[in-house]
Amino acid sequence: MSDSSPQPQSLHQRILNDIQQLILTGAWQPGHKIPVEHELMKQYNCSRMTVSKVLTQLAHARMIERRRKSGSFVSRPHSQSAVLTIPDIKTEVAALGMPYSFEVLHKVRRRASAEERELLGFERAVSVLEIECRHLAGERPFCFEQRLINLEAVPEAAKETFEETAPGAWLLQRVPWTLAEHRIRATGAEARSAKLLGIERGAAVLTIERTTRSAQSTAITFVRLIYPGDQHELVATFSPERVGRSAQ
Amino acid sequence: MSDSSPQPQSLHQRILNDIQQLILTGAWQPGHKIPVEHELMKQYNCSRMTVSKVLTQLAHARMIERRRKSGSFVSRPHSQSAVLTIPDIKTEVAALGMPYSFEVLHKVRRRASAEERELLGFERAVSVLEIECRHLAGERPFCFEQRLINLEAVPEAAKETFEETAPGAWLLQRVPWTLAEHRIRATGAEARSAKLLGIERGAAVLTIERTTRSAQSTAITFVRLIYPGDQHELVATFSPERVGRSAQ
DNA sequence: CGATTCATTATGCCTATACATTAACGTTTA
DNA sequence: TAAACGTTAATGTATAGGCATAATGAATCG
Repeated sequence: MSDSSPQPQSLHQRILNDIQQLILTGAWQPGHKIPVEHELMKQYNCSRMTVSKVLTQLAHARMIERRRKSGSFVSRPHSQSAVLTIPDIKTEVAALGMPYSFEVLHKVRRRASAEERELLGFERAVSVLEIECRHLAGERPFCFEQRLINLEAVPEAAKETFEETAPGAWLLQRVPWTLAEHRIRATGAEARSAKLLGIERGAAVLTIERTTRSAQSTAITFVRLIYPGDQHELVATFSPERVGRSAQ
Repeated sequence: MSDSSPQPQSLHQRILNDIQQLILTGAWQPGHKIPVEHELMKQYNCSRMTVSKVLTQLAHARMIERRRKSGSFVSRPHSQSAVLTIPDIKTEVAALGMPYSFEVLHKVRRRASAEERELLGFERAVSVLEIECRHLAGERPFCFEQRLINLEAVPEAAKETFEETAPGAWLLQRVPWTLAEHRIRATGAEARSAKLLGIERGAAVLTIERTTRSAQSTAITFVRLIYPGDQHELVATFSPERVGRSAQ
């Protein structure tokens, strides 16, 4: 699992890895001054552009800070951060080695209520599609999904039955590049979700709420995913975001 | 709040933003072929290095894929992903505008049990420091922290009282650059945490477990943070990670 | 007719150079 | 002594070109 790339790839990568290593291992503590470009140039016997590119990348990744005339310095880590991937539910179930299925419980087209407009970040009236789904891993309820789709943004959704493809996956195909905001909470299950998930009322559930916007910041969809608490686990990895991604 | 940078900054940024926009808005769908470097060169009346740099950055951010001879293509989004920042608890409380405090409830040095060695990813016997803390926002319990520190990795921890600085912050100062793995769950509070958080047994709590490793992948610490479920909310942002960060 | 070779094309990576911008520092001047 | 000024070391941005590599298609040869 540990970086077992045989050829040390490009000069770029080598310099970048070297410096990154020094920082990650703590050999260069926060505040440490990184050799100036001309020194690195001599050290690696390369041109300035090359080292500059490397340092720029590191700066983008916020591992170093660059100050004109003074030089570059190892920056102080901002706080604990992680890259959290919330996969498609189908993928998630598949990863457990269980057969996946889902059912649409409810589907209505209507005007958004005041509260819903708030969630979607709208002032005006909008027409939305409300969908409720249940996702199953084998026979077992895996997740309860409550979704609102902004029909102004995705009018085709009105005609879709969502029998083949679940709303989430369908939307991802249709509007591939989106910005999203997530809120993750633990709550006690209220009556409806408890029943649908086959758990007791008040049992702990993990709730993930996501508002998805297109780049122009029009809200596309709002979704609330409710997972039985003790069954499900969100896994996130990494603190310092990887800069050079060599082997996938 | 929306990007109100007056001068369109560098040529770099402009090209990058242009292309990014086209992808994010969906004008260029996944699979779309991006103009070859020579075309972009002509289009922006600049040198090849400049466009190459831009495309390289986009490739790093995984928004495009580059194939020799074939050209560059808009890549398919992998799945929903987000950048989740789990801040320092002190910062978190401060953000709520509440006075922060914490207390050390328990602190023992001992050998790690088999189960704990598992958590830390150790085969051999190791000596650990076990600490339990309670974090408060005002008078209200905010978070219950259970922590193990690997004393082989951070021997100084044995002498530390953790009265000034909470263990999390203390460690971050000491071993600044780390990799971490997070697991997030919703569970019912068991007796001890319920009592300490002033909630009922079985009430929903948000549990975040984190194993922190240094770059050489030696485990530094394992921590379990338990938050009262309905009070606390984890917020995560962004799907496509931002490439160009202009205004800090 | 099929296999090999070869040129073309487009990316990947690097060098060398240039000028712009900034900020720290030292020197001069009021 | 302090403000004003110039110098210079560092980064920031860009140009122009080079060789390497991989895929594709066309030309050539057995």
